[in-house]
Amino acid sequence: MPELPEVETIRRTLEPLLADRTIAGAELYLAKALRGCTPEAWPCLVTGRKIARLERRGKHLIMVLAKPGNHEEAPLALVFHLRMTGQLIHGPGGRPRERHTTAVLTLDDGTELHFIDTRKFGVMNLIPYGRWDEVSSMSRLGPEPFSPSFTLTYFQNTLRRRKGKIKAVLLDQSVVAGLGNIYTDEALYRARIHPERMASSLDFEEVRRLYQAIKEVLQEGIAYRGTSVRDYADGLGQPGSFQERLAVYGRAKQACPSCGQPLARTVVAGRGTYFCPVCQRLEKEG
DNA sequence: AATTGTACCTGTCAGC
DNA sequence: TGCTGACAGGTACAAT
Repeated sequence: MPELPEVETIRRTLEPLLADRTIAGAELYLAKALRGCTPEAWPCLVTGRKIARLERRGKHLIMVLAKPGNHEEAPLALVFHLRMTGQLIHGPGGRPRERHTTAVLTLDDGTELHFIDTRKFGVMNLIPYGRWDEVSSMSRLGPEPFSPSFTLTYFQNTLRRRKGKIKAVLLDQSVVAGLGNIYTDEALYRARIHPERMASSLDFEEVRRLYQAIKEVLQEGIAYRGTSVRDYADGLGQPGSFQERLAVYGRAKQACPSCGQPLARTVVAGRGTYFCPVCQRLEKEG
């Protein structure tokens, strides 16, 4: 489900509701979703802690947990990865739990944060703040797409020495953090690059277009509060609207917004892949 | 070392 | 209706 724009939207909607709140209670309903401590220890470790702020790294949402009254002690971080269908929804206390609820945090104002995940792939990891290497999906994370370290030169050098197809390379979180299946297809479309092109075969102009397209499509995704194709909702349970602006994802056989020819679907890197066979050619010119 | 396939889960939808 | 198979926003791990 959530790629960078969705996780960022969740972060922004939850931050004002959770920041400076103290965790009053914690219940775990799916033990396998918890990493970093035992299911028995988890409620004790998080209860009584204050949520200092929410951060994001790639597709990870990081809840920073300070211990009130003890500023010497290093904070903990509860790191969520929602994978395909995870949701984090804040609301009033005492509301009934949905069927696939992984965990519930109760706050000192009586409200609750529900971690709901139909497919049960989502995980949360309790670690000392800063020890990101202890979260397997964070240990080899590439640069944030909006950080100064994600430069055109870095991107160019990285693509040049990679073997696989460009789509597979963009989905690799060690290249750049936060792209998933939807925004990868949209960025490739905007840059007019076929998803099966070899990454190392892109010329400088193509790399430059792709670099720009990645930043633009992620920025727009955030501006439109994420893409709700099926399960995604923000921290208040509200859908995003970027699905209305998708050019290619999920639109096989529909008209290309640019040339009007039918869009195609294929499978690349094991993922459904949407593109325009006319605007995104595999061969050099035609 | 890096790339590909498969597993992890549940739900939905198209086709028969 | 109900069955079957394909597919779904992601990652980990085994096999190559």
